[in-house]
Amino acid sequence: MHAEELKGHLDGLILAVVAAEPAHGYAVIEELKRRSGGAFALPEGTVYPALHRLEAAGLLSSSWASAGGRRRRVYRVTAGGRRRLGERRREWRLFSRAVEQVLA
Amino acid sequence: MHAEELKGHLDGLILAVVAAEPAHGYAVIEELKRRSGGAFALPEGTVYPALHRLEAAGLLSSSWASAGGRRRRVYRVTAGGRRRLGERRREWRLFSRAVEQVLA
DNA sequence: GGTTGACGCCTAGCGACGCTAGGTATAGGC
DNA sequence: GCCTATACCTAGCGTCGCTAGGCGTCAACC
Repeated sequence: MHAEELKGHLDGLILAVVAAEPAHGYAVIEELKRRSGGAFALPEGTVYPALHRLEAAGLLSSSWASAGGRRRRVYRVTAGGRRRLGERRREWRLFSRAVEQVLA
Repeated sequence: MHAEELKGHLDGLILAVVAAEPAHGYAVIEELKRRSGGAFALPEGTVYPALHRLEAAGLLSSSWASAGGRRRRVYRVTAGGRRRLGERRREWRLFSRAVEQVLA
């Protein structure tokens, strides 16, 4: 999996994971790995800044929680985030169809 | 179509077009537009540097031709380019499947 | 008691690359 | 004469995933 392939698609992937269920950063990483069958084993340096970007853009909101003495920042999708996720899914379908038509 | 989405995928797309038939830069742009049903309407500033990158990497070779007083640089895929195209197609399948599993 | 590993967070700086915006030049139509 | 399509080029910008480092908690093992 080349790193460049992911560019521009990560936001949608994260929104999809958090939309399914509110999650903290580490859990997002694990869930991306799980859902993708191991294809997306993303380093923290990729996911944390992405989460911050999404929150700064108003697509996610976060709050601190505590679990077993460990602090976690739990993210939820906002209404705007849900809208954006819909757009992203549509865009993905258009993009992937276009790629397949060219690659075929 | 967000620009970032294309990153990391363009090389494969160009290799696919040129592998089907040797082509000059402008024709590659037109063919990408045609095959993708208009989804990939890429500016020259995107495609020309990509062609140069691919040639520098030994995946394409080029030669000058003339048609109606206009000079054209015609590109062909090398053996390495054809191998790389095969890898790219495989990678695309893995990547798109993974994205769909997460996005679902 | 020390070490290792999983958990859990953060960020400065790098590298890659698509795009903008500008340039050059020829051919044909109005 | 001017515009459009064809045909090429590139300096510089912005974005973003990643590297590489940092901080801290907890459980398990020796």
